[in-house]
Amino acid sequence: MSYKFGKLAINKSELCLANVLQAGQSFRWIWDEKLNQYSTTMKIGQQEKYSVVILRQDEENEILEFVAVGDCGNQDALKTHLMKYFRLDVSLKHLFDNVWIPSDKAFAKLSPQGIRILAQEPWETLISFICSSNNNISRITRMCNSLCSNFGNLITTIDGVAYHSFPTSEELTSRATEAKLRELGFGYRAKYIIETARKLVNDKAEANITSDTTYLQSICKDAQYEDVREHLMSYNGVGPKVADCVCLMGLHMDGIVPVDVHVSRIAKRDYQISANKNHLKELRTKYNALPISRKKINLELDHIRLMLFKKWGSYAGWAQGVLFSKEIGGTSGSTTTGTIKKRKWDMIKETEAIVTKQMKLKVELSDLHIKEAKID
DNA sequence: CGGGACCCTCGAGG
DNA sequence: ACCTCGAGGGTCC
Repeated sequence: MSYKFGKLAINKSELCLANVLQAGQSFRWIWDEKLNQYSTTMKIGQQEKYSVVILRQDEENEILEFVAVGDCGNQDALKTHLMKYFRLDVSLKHLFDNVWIPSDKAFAKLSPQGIRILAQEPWETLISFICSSNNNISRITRMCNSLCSNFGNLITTIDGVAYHSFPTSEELTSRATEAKLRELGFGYRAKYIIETARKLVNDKAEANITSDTTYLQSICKDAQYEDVREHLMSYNGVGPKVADCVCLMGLHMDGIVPVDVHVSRIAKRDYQISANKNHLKELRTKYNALPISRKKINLELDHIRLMLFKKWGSYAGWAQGVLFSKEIGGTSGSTTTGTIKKRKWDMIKETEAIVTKQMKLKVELSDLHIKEAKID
């Protein structure tokens, strides 16, 4: 079967599918080695129904090709959707040249390699990163796909591969149980997933909102980052790290750096960031003044997050993705045969050789930027 | 406030 | 070829 692909001109240095779709941000893209293309199911635009989307990158001509299977009509809608999903309003070149290189020498010897932060569906992001705790990428990938095949809806089957939707909170609540999830190998996260799904169903009902996406987006409205994180942390299995991942990749809070053990280590080693008593005291005061969280925010890690924001600016989360992707790489993504594919590091080198063309995109200065509390 | 326990897989090292 | 052991993008108690 052949499809009519839409096309989008985009430099490889601005977007490299291999570096973005298999780097541990998104866990549900399937890579077809033979056809050299990626596929997954996603909601397009404001629609609630899922479609199968196929992507491939013409590396020679630096063109992204895309198609939604079964969606003969509106290719423009998919194009618009992908522009948002890949955040093509943001120019990596601009960030490198005008923001990061001037403020951080580590960026001077790097060049844009098509690594960027995605704008993912927030509910799926929430569940995916609940699965990520104390876990490795290949297992997270399996778990995400398991949720879809066991509790999502069958969308269609292509070349023997069944594509399912990511289950909504209602679908998880009605179709899954903790015991069933444990059987499927979710371990202690089984409880977190069920309880989070249940709470979201209740929260939505209270807010009179039916869509998971819309609800999670709505918590950002008129809210500071701290409030959003606090709200996210009210779900079981969501601590500061997972909440920050949702903020960055699901709610486009570009300045948020999720601080994990790797980032913490590198921040100390390469940036000599460490919290002294005074820092900790001020942070304690700050959080004591906010509505009480039943969970603890690790003040030392929070200090690192703030210092990295200070260093890298309103796209600090992106800077972290660019800088650390090599350190925390590993394996991700599925293939059509179901085996895990090693990430192609040689692809990065290849990208490096490509001459960066001038981008006409400018950095979006959206009003959704987070207003971070400053440490004086 | 801090350290242990927590599910399960994989791969390095014996 | 087996086995064992610890880490793997944290969170809860």
